[in-house]
Amino acid sequence: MHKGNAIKGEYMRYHKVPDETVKRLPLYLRYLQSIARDGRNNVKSSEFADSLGINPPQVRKDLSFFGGFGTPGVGYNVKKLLHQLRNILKLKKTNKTALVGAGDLGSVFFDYSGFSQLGFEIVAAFDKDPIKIGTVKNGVTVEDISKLKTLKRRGVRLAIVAVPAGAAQETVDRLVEAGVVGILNLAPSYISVPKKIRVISIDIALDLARLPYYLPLASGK
Amino acid sequence: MHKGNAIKGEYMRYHKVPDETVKRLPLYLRYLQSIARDGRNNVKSSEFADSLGINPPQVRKDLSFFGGFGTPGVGYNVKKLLHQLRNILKLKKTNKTALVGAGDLGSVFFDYSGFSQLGFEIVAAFDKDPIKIGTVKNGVTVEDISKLKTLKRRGVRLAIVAVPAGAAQETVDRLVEAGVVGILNLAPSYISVPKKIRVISIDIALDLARLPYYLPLASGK
DNA sequence: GGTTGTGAACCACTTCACAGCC
DNA sequence: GGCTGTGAAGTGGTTCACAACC
Repeated sequence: MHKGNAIKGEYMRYHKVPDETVKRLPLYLRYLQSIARDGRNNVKSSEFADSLGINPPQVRKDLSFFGGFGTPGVGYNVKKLLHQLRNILKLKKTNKTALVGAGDLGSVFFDYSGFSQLGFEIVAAFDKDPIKIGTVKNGVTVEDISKLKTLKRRGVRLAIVAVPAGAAQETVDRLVEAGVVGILNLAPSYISVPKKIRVISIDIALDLARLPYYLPLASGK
Repeated sequence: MHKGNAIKGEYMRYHKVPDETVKRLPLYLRYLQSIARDGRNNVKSSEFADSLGINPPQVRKDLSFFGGFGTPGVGYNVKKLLHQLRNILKLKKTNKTALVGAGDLGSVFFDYSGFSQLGFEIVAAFDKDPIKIGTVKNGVTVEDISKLKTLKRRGVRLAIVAVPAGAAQETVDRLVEAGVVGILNLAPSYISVPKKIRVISIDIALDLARLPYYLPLASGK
């Protein structure tokens, strides 16, 4: 029991799954979707590896955390693995997602094929700017931020935060209060949340900022 | 010699600096900028830690890779550390950056304060859509993608790629040919480049996709 | 007393090598 | 023969504990 073996849905989870493995699963899923569209039925770890820049044993180990999905000497069945990955990642049914902040950056996500392909749908949007409130984008009406509290009733448990840095912590606090349990934060600020809540932050400027470090010194000039 | 000790600019680099440390340096820099605006002169590792969600020894170890910037019993001098970090990260002079893909996502970056605060400036933009070519955003004229090759002459060595997934590899190949050595890739695709070139990829849908994995199963209903 | 800087211990993840299976 | 699954070895990064210093 304390070893962590357990049946979860249709797959087994042995011990603890490394976070890094979880990061790669969506990558595998997307690759499978693309080769499924090409009509492929079977795939081996070395193909994942070549296409995604990962080592073959890494792919096999990642998948084996959830049970043996492959066939020795053959590879993995594309349809079956797709099904399993969507199951593991809880992407089987559409994940209703709220968007907070309908500015330049936030608006990108109203109609973002990367999201819909993986089963996410923006079903609500909020902003505090009166000019934006009431406008409709891709079928979603921008609401006043005070309406956040309706999210629980509407069954929305995920949110994307695209507000200015100064408003991020407050926004997240309100989302948590509204029953949101998973947050994708695009604001450049550290967010503190209760243990039960999961925050994934993307900080574009921060990633850009470490690029020069690796570069050779500018030549001549 | 083989131990890697070397004088680099004004700071020393002992052995190899972990990639994870380099990722945190811009975080430290941004925090320093914010407390410098508040007029603070001194800061200790535990303050970084509290504000950024990092352990104090981690902060000290990160900084110590580049030499002793602090004073035992006192902390770090804000101005001096700011200077050192900007130096280490090669952010002393403005980094001229090209933007490829002037669609919804790319356009966000024409006037992105997160970039300018850290010393980046978008000085050129490219797209293949004839309708966008010739338009001016924030003082930058969108050029045809065939003009990429002028970047070397213009002294641009960094680029942000915000094109559709299918066009990403080709775009990057052309950028490399044009002398760009550091790339921030926002397209959801694996990019292969020569060893000398540095690519940092941000894949927003991929990050969103692992959020449901961590969530408790939906209650009731 | 307070805080830095750092070797050493610890931990997590990756890679390897090969047994097992088709 | 070919490819998966996995214990074991290797690697990289974090945390600890404390000596050194102000």
